[in-house]
Amino acid sequence: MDVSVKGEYALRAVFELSRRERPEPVKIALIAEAQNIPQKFLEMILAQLKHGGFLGSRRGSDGGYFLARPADQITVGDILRQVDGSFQASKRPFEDEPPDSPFPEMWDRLERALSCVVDRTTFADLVERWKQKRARRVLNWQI
Amino acid sequence: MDVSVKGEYALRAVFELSRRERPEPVKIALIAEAQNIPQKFLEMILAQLKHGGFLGSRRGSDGGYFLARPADQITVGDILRQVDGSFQASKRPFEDEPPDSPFPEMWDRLERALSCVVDRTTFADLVERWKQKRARRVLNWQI
DNA sequence: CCGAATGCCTAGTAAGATGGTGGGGATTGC
DNA sequence: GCAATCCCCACCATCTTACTAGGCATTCGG
Repeated sequence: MDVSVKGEYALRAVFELSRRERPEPVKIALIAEAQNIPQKFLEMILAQLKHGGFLGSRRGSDGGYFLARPADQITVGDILRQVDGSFQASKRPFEDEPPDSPFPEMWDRLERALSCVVDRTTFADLVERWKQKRARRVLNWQI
Repeated sequence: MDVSVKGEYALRAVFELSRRERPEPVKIALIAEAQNIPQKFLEMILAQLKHGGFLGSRRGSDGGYFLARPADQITVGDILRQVDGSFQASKRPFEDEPPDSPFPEMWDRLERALSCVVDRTTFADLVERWKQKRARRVLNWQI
């Protein structure tokens, strides 16, 4: 019941792309360094995110990756589902269960609770929070 | 991001014990059959739950397992944490992250959302729901 | 058109988790 | 004592995770 390292890498990578307002392609190597992710592993992850339609890319020198749509239209849930597979609490329906089992209902509630967080948090939100935190820190630092 | 089969087995086993109002020990074999769980695997799981303090047992013929405390004082979260390990969304703190990262806050919210479901659902609740469902089904069947 | 820089693709892989199984010993009730 | 049951330890096959390697394909600057 936890997000894989791969999932975290994917989130950090998309965050890194969202953070840069310029829509110029960012090289894998840069993202890997900025977010401290093994480069070859990141390559795989970005390819997956591209296939999912969340990122675009350009090859050749001066190539790189960029968001395929605005950061406020990509959610954390989108990314996690793409790289970690489903976000379901339990396979549904669980075949060998009796008809009155109280569990399916609970899995539903669990899933809705998860969804309330991950499907409502966009990368624009994350960037916003990040800017606020940074602003506060700089302020404290100046005092 | 899903509950393991072992976790589901554990929940079903504790539910089976909660469902029987009589506090007599229930044999592994019975639980295994009632909930369709491989018996030897269930043995391991029950031992784990006993070590966690959720179940008690008696050996010898007429032995078996029973709840170590009332069903309304055991939550789904207790059981899942015992057999599946932690319920954290992300290892915390994630060392190599910058200080303004917006993610830790999100993991917190995720965890609270999960907790709202699993730590507030007791096995007494599950039994209650099960009884209601069964009652409704019998009613419909009679019409 | 050349070559360097980049993304793209296919494999492979070591370590650990998952989902079990088997055999035998320790207790208990009769 | 004997049968039934829990208890414990070891083993195992398969899958997943977190990477790594190597080379091909594309793009751009000159």
